[in-house]
Amino acid sequence: MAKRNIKPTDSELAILQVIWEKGPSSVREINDELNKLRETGYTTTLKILQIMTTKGLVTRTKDGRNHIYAAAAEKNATQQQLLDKLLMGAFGGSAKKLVLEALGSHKTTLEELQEIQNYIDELKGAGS
Amino acid sequence: MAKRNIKPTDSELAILQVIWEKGPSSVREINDELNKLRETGYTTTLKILQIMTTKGLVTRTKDGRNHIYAAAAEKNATQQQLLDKLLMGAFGGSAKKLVLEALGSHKTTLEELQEIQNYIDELKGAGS
DNA sequence: TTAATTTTACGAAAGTTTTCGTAAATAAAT
DNA sequence: ATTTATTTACGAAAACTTTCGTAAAATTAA
Repeated sequence: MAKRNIKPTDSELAILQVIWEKGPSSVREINDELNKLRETGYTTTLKILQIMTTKGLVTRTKDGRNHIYAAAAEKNATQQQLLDKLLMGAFGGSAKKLVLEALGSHKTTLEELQEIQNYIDELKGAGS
Repeated sequence: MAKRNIKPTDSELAILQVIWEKGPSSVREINDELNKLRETGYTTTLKILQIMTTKGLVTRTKDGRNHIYAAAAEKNATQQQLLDKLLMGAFGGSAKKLVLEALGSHKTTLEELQEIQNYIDELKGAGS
């Protein structure tokens, strides 16, 4: 397994989110999507994608004259890494504290709360 | 309520963690603590604390020739802000997904899992 | 083919963060 | 009092991130 170090910057993460959502995409598609949230120059997006390519955060293939960019790492792996960083960096490593804070201040539906409890039930069963 | 924007950098966050753990501290104390994890120059730590002071992340008082630095914002408020950022930046705003990932890959004890469930019970009661 | 359009490549400026060297101020030690 | 050690102040370099202008390459339209 490649123990690559995934550490996207904020801009890189915004791009990754688009790719996670839309699947492999061209610069144009990604940039259009980013512009729904915040004005971003086309070459700015392109440049960041080029940097991400050299960092190994994305891969690209040619489609005509376009480059199609795909995420190099699993979405989950990236989320996990960022979560770990926050966990260690701000919550002293306690997942419980993080979870309580996350649930405490964000509107989570009853259904979702139930799903979380179900999942914890599984964990409790497996862990014993 | 002060709607201040708290956005510590990684280095600043490392310092905040020391202060949260040890309480208000001198540069020497903070720097010694940081050096347990990673070599950090004394003036580097000092400089960052000075910047944090101008940003309003910490306050300082004099104690002899020393400055004693304290966190300006509640630990919880800072954690919350960082959590929000991660939630929106990498989890598409879904607290459930974040919580499931957090619990799934981090060793959380049965007691803690139970506490989380109890807390969710409270939330379910209050929310209905 | 020629012109217009779109895309990629790339350098560099602007902004931010991190690191460190040096000097001045303060206190302690001799 | 003089020296030594510690602390603060501050500027600037180094590293990293973000933005953008311009040119070259590739494709499409006329």
